[in-house]
This record gives sequence, C-alpha cells and structure tokens, in this order.
Amino acid sequence: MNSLRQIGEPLMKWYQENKRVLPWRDQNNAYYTWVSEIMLQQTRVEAVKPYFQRFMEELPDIEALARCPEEKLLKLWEGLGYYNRVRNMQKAAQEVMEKYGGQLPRNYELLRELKGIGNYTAGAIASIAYEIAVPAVDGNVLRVISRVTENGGDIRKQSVKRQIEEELREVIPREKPGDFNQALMELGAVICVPNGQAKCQLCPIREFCQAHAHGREMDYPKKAAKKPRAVQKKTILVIQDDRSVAIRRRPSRGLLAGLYELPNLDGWLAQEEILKYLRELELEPLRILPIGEAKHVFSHVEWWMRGYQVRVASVEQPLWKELIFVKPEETAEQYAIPSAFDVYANYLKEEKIR
DNA sequence: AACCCGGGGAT
DNA sequence: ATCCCAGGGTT
Repeated sequence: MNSLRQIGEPLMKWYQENKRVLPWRDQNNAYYTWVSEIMLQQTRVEAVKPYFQRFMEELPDIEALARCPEEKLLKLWEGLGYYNRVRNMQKAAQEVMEKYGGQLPRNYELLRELKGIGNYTAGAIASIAYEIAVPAVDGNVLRVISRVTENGGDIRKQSVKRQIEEELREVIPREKPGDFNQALMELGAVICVPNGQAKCQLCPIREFCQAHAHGREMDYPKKAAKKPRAVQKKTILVIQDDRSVAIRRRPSRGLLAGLYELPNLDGWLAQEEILKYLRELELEPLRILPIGEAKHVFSHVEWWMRGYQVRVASVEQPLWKELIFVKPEETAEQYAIPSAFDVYANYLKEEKIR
C-alpha cells in the first residue's frame, strides 16, 4: 500500500520530455551543481540564472572560490540575499582544498559535514553529480510527496521532513537517482505548484496521488502559520560633501552581516537628534533635507525608513570615524550594499550631489 | 524546537 | 497583503 513505489517510471519519462534547460544542468561538474544548489536555497530559478553565469565566470573552480577576497565574494552575491550562504560556501571550499585536494567528496556523509551543506544540498550534489541513490528533499518535494501520500504532518517540522526522506530512500532508483530527484522538484515547480491551483490534468503521476483521488490537492501540504513580522523604524542619512557620500560597514554578525550601508539610526529622529549624531562624528552640517519615506520587507522584520540628505563641509579623510566617504561610482564597483537602501542609494545617482 | 537570515515573483 | 521559493546555522 505504498503509492510512492509506482511513481518512478512515469515521473522519469515525464522529466525526460519536459525538463527545463538550465545553465547548471547536464554539465557533469560537481562544482556547477554545488554553486547552483547553494544559490537556489530559498531562491527562485529565474533569480539565480544571471548570478550563476557571472559567478562561474569570475570563480570558475573551487580553488578560485577558496582564494577569493570577501569583498569580491559579497559583491558577486549582492542582491541575492542570505549572504552567509556564500561565506559558508567559501569556508567549505577552503576545507575541500585542504582535506580533499580540491575535489568535492563522493560521499553523502562527508558532503553533509561541509559548511552550508545540509540534508537537501548533500542529497542533491550526491545524486546529481555522483549518481548516489540518496533523496534530496526540498520544498517542492515536500509538497509533492505530502499530496501523493496525503501526509497531514506540518512540513516545517523536522520529524516530517525526516519521515519523507525515509519514504523516498526506499523508492529512489539505483539508476539515475539525480534525474529522479530533479524530476520530483521539477514537478513541484511547474505542475504541483506552490501558489495557485495544482495542474493535475498535466501530472504524470496523478493516478498514484491520494490527495488527487480525494479531490484534496489544495489541502496539502499542511503548514503552521508564521508569526507576524516586527516593525523597525529607521532614520537613513545620505551624508554628502562636495564630491562623496558616506557609507559604513555593518557588523559581522546578524542581519546583512558585513555588507555596507548608508549610515542610519534606530527610530524616526527629529532634526535635533540628527544634529547630535553629526556632532558626535565631528561633522559640520550645512543643511538637512527630508528626502522621503521607504519601506523594506525582510522575511522576519520590516524597516520603515525616513531619509534625510545631509550636506556637510568638505571631508578631508575618506576614512572618517565609522564612516567611509566614497564617490558614487566606487560603491557600484566595490561595496556590496543591500537592496533595502536602493531608494536612497538611487537618490545619489540622480546627480543631486551639488 | 524555535529563531534567525534577503529578496522578489506570483497570486 | 500573503505566500514561498532546489534551506542551513545558531541557540
């Protein structure tokens, strides 16, 4: 009474006929698989494509990745989000250089020990790059399998993920396990979709799907509600002298760790409080001008921002206290600035430095 | 187990 | 406005 045991053949046939052409697919190169899988964590295929192309041109192999300066690494990841992914991948690359002579291990457990490689990614690399018959359970697979088997468990729970991994471990084919895993994900991405109505008419395994048999596709997967996001009010400063603008480096831990940002303060500050901050930095404000509000939504917090342009007397040293005074062109080339600041960073490009 | 960590496209 | 994406690390 295991409907999973029958999905293999029709699923693989469907995949062969319908699989998308992707830059990292059918490359027969474990590094390609690795980089793509890290980029694809919580990130859509279409978003990854341009980043993947550029990344592989700049860092074509594990050694290049291991040696890359952090600033350049973050610049290559700028805008993708979850920036620890790339730092962890570099740590893993350095470990691969030292322990494995620059070759990713052909072993699920050893892959799993590398920084940034969890159950899913270890399974993906092992099965896709090395034809090792292990499951690779991502959000797509959880959705597909919870529907096929009418599994009512909360798919966010570790126990449910483990259970589905075990069920798949018993049915995954010894031949082309990588295609099997990719077929399940592809099915989830284009047929058994996360948003909107599932396209069961087009599904190659609908006759083995318990949820479909009962007309209950949309009742799965079960998922506990997320808690609401916290709101943080912020005051963003575009501090400019006659030729440059101030940025600073964020702390090395926490949100947007190690990236650069426009100087900012917690809360919506009155002009007097902004002046106090500028005095602490020994900057001489010539004028302060409101430049509008903006909102940025992260996965777990919202920033409600109010921006001010602060014109200051000419600053002699580019490195001044906690600030770095840079020409706008330099930020584009060297400093990774998260998109939360886009509204105010764009303000710079509009040639308002006068 | 609960929480933290980005950004954007689809509905 | 909400969901969720080829998840993993930390506490």
